[in-house]
Amino acid sequence: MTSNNKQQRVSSIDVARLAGVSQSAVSRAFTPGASISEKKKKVILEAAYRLNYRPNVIARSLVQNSTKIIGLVMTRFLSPFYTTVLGDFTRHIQDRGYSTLLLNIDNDREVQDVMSTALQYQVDGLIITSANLSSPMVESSLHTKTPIVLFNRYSENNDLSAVYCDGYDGGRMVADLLIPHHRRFACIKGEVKSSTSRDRSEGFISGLRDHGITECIAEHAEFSYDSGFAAAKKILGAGDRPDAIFCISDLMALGAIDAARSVYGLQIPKDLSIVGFDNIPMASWHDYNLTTAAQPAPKMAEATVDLLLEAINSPSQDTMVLKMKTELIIRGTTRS
Amino acid sequence: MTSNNKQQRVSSIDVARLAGVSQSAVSRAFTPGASISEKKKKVILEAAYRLNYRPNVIARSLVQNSTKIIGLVMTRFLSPFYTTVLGDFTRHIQDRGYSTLLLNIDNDREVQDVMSTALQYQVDGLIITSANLSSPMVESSLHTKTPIVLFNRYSENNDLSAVYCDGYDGGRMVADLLIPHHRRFACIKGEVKSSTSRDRSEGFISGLRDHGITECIAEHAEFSYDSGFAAAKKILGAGDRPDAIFCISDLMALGAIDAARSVYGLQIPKDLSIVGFDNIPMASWHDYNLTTAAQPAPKMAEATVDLLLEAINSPSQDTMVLKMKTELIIRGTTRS
DNA sequence: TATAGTTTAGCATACGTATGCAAGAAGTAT
DNA sequence: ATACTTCTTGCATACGTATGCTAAACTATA
Repeated sequence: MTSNNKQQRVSSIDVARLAGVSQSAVSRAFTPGASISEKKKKVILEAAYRLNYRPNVIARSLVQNSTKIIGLVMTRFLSPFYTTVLGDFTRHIQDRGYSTLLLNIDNDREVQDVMSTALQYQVDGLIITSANLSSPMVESSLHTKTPIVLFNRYSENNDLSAVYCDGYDGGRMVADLLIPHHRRFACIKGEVKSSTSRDRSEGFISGLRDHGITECIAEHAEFSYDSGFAAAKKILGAGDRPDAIFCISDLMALGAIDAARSVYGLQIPKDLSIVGFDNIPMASWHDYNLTTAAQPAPKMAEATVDLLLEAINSPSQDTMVLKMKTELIIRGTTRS
Repeated sequence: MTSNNKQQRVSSIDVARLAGVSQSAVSRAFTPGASISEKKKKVILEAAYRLNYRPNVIARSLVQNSTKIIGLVMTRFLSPFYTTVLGDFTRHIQDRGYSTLLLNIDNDREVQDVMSTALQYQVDGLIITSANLSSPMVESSLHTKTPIVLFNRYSENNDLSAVYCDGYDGGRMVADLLIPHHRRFACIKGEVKSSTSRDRSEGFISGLRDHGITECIAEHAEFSYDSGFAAAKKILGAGDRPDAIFCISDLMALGAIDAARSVYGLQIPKDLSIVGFDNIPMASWHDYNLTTAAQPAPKMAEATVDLLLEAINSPSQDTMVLKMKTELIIRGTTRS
């Protein structure tokens, strides 16, 4: 009554009729390794071709109790880091014979809601990217029978599988890099409730402290160019300018560079060093040439998919947490 | 035998048993507007809650002959234009009660193959982005019962619904903008078989010709920063430099700007004007401030989804082609 | 040629849901 | 109270496939 789009679909029964065989034979003809003679198989495939028949994966899913669909919960479609990774995810998922159900949680959509959608579609597994796991409601909703792997996030008590990058250590590496040639430091952080942001900035500050530096100008910003621009403008406009700024993400760092250059006419890295985090493509653009703590994004993406498939194919397995190392890429925005 | 991940799923029958009603009653309790008393509905929903029951959308799809899934065929996960649009697509699809099956055709994957996958999953409709429709094999594979809308592409004979932007007209507008203050022109095009690229460059060249300008330096490049950089370097390195370059895409244009500035020390727009196409976020970054022909991406994305849903809900409808206007955004890389 | 062993085919059923139909319950007007 | 209408409810079936089981067909061996 609601939808009148009843297309005349062709089923295995139609093929069976045309080929003069049973429906099961058709099913077996499309099941690799199933028990069927080559001769009959050929006849069936020909009939199928004539009718333009394609097996109905939905019906198959029902009886096999497996949809071969991976749910992918995503945010930040404006962030080059995440969209690059999104490409990797889908590629690997397809390479392994699965398909991707993409769920967007930008614009204040609730993680639980899209997760519920995914579960209703009986996805075989879930990858959750950049969810804000602070709320206990979310945490609890993640404890499903369906395997889940978090990407770029981890659960506080390590009771969920996760693949992420050691932001704390990355922050420390940045501190170690900057300390020898600078005297006054600043840090542009992200939202407070983002663990990613916290780890990175806390690592940086702890690295400074290890060398007796207790003062660090701090500013909060969103994960965007504009926000980084504004934050840097504010920091540099106040008295006693820093000569090194660590930005929690590359996008912010690029904004910071432009603010320093165009608003205050500073030369980088002569007057000011800037370091980012992520290593997005734009970081290596000629006029930026940003020094940054690189996340091994391609490796992380592949590992996430592999971890998930392992969990799918051998349940009752322990949760696995993969913490990857950051690699410092020293380009032209830091003096040495 | 292959998969042993048989989870103990809870079905409507389990809920029915617990609530002491029939399975149909459970189904109706979850169907808005279905014939069921408030009292019984409440009992059922409570039982469902206790069992953590969620309707199985896959099973529903089977009987309703509609999955509420839109297949989204995508490329260029490294292009800000496409990933931004991807975010819009998924958002609108979800807003309208559908879900997104994302299919990646980067890395030489064939459109027909992923389309076949999508059709096996019985998607209610398909959005195809940036497919190379030149080959007749692809063209023919697009003529399915399942509604299809092309995005940023169109079929030569207009027999497929499509939403795209008038690149030809956009190219002409760029020519009109540049002609008054420049004397020698160049154009960095994309792949020859890309209709998007062809339309834009042909529009540009036709615009020049209308003013009696028949010469235009041409160079081919990929839709990337690096490729734009290299092409500009080549153009500017040859004798008789142009004083205006039109790049078929913003990403190329940004590369071209950096090449002009850093390799040849040119000042923009004093020595050289550069115009892009798309209006990606980076085009408005401070140090680029790129003049560009903007595609109305958000509108295009929404229109694509709406068009597709119309086609889904009232089949046997004629194909619809939406050709949108480009808007010239004049920033700082062109003199006036 | 007879027999045991191996493939192959078909029947019947299951997966989890929606829905037409008819019967029953409840309500309304006479 | 009766006849009539409107709501609810459960039964049975359908959606398209996979698969255990049994029977039939074939193959190889003696």
